[in-house]
Amino acid sequence: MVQQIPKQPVPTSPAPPAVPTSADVARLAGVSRATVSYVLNNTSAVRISEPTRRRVRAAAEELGYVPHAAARSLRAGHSRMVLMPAPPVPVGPLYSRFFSELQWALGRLDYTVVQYGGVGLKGDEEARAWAELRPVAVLVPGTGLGPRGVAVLKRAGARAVVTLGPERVEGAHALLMDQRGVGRRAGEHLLARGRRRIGVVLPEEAGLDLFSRPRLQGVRDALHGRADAEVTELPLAYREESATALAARWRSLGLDAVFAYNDEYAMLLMRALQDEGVGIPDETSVVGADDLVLGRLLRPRLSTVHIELPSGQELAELVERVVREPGTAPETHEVLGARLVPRESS
Amino acid sequence: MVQQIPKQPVPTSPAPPAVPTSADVARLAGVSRATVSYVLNNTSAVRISEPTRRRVRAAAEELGYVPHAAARSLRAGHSRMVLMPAPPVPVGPLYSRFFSELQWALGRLDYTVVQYGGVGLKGDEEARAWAELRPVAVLVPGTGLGPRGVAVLKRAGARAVVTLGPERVEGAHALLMDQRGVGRRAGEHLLARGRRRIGVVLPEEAGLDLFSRPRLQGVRDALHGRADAEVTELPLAYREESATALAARWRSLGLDAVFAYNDEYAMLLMRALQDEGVGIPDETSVVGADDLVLGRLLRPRLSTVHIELPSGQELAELVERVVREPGTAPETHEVLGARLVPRESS
DNA sequence: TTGAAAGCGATACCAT
DNA sequence: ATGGTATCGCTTTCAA
Repeated sequence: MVQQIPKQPVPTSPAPPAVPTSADVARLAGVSRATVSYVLNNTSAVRISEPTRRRVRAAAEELGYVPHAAARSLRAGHSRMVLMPAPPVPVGPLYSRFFSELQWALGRLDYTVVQYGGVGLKGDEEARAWAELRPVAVLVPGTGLGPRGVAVLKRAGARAVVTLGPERVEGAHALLMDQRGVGRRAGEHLLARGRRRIGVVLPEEAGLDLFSRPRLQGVRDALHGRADAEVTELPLAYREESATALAARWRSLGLDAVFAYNDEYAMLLMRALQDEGVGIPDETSVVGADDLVLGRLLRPRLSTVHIELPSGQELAELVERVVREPGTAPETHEVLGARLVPRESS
Repeated sequence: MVQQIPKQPVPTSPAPPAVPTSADVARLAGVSRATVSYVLNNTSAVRISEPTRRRVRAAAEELGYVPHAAARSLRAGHSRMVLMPAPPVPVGPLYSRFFSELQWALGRLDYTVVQYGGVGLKGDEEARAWAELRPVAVLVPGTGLGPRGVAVLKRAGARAVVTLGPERVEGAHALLMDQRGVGRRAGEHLLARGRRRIGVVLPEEAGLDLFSRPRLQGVRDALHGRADAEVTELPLAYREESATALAARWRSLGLDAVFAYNDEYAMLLMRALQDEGVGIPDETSVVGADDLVLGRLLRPRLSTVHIELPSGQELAELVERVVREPGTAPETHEVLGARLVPRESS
């Protein structure tokens, strides 16, 4: 889609001042296009006289010449572009930091990261759109890429396809981020604390299901086989009123603990519960996730599940390795570390 | 940089299975490349028989053919790519939401947003790297793009260059986001509350100066001419210990108010102050910024400066307009609305 | 040391 | 209704 041609060519208003090409530079410098290329790329296999170099550089400077990346990669037959589709929903600070780090690390390896904002095409369509760009590697967060998509990308020359999500995809390398582990830690912890009737907050905001569902499942897993334990789903919007409403009917729910998806929802709910007079942790234990700095500020301090994402460095190295040796069998790495940080709210 | 050629060509390990081209499709379907192009693009100016269409589509399907965006745009002479350099530091939720919205809105207009992760090249170098991609529009957050950079981009065919930052840049359209306004609102408010010795929190985290400095200046502006008022700069890292340390020497600072850069720093500091026994707002008023949901949860509730970013929709429309009519004189829009939301902490 | 020319992949004009 | 072919901008043999 990127380089897509508009149905109606943009109305050429006054006079589109032509973009200078290497031919223009050659003309102005009085040399051939080949020479321009040699000089501007410092081609070592060819020796060009200093005066000529000067003339070429001067001409390029004067015209404001900038090479045309598409033409260049077309000729070269490959690029150093690492494509990373933008996640569909604005994600949290954890992911942002990871992404910045990754960008930096790949930059060091002379790759360029392009975050591509495809408006939700469906499944294979999306992969095709990415494939049009002929990236050398594709890093796909979340679900939505199937084996078919992977095949499309590989046929289009992608040497590395890496998914970052809950499950492996045939043919692709996987950085497995099992969100269930997050819920499981919370569930185990609450169980150990003697809690049996556990609420699990599910954000009503669209797009978060991708994370919240597995976390819920993790709690269920932790409680598996305990006939005396029970999980209750609690939809909650990220607004004060929503939390207040939930808190108002809290006692009727008969819960003795709640795992709140993440620290933000946990803080929201915990405050509402306190305003309602619900004792924490005596009456109800509260556990969040993500270990945000702000969670430490509540009283009682918020217990949380600390999440360890892979370092951007690691992922960058994986990409580099796979690009250099595309034969590599798809690797699967468990990269989401989840660890409970007990504080005072549970 | 994107399509840049590696110095050492990647070792062609076993046998890079060639990527299918439209010529391959043509061969398999027993037609010419022209016909393939007509069919696959549904060219209306040309009538192709249904049987032929089928054969072509089938061949394309079988080969897993995906068009090559670079070749296409090379031929076309333009693209629908809107380039947006990634901001150097992970920015907050406000910006993330704005960006998602923008992406969506531009997608609706059939543009594709590419967030480009250039590792900090300096000034004009950066603009050159962007120009290599020949984007139809460039949206530049922050500072770092000068008039020279704008010229480079325009010479490279960018029909719209829009800066999102504190000041205009010669030749570019500007969405002026004057962070000083944020500080000014806070300063005025605290002044009106009778406060005179005002602390301003400056995050120690790198890269935030871009926002924090102007906000500080805004507070200064608000106090301008008031000989009895005074501003004190308070460096603070986003860690509990840092806040605790600052709180420990709070009384020695002799301040009666603090504007804390944003709500997160405000919450951090406020909690530390409360733990230190500092009365809020009696002894010290606290004002944050960004109007985060969580700020409402503190007791006392956090006063804040609500920030109104432009809608992605608006910016998308500006881009569209300017692309269609590149002659347009650079427009400047004040887009950062700042409004004080008094709650209980001030 | 430099230049002429082929070719990367796709499109659109001009013939047929 | 199709096919041949020039062309976009750049790199890179091969010749001179």
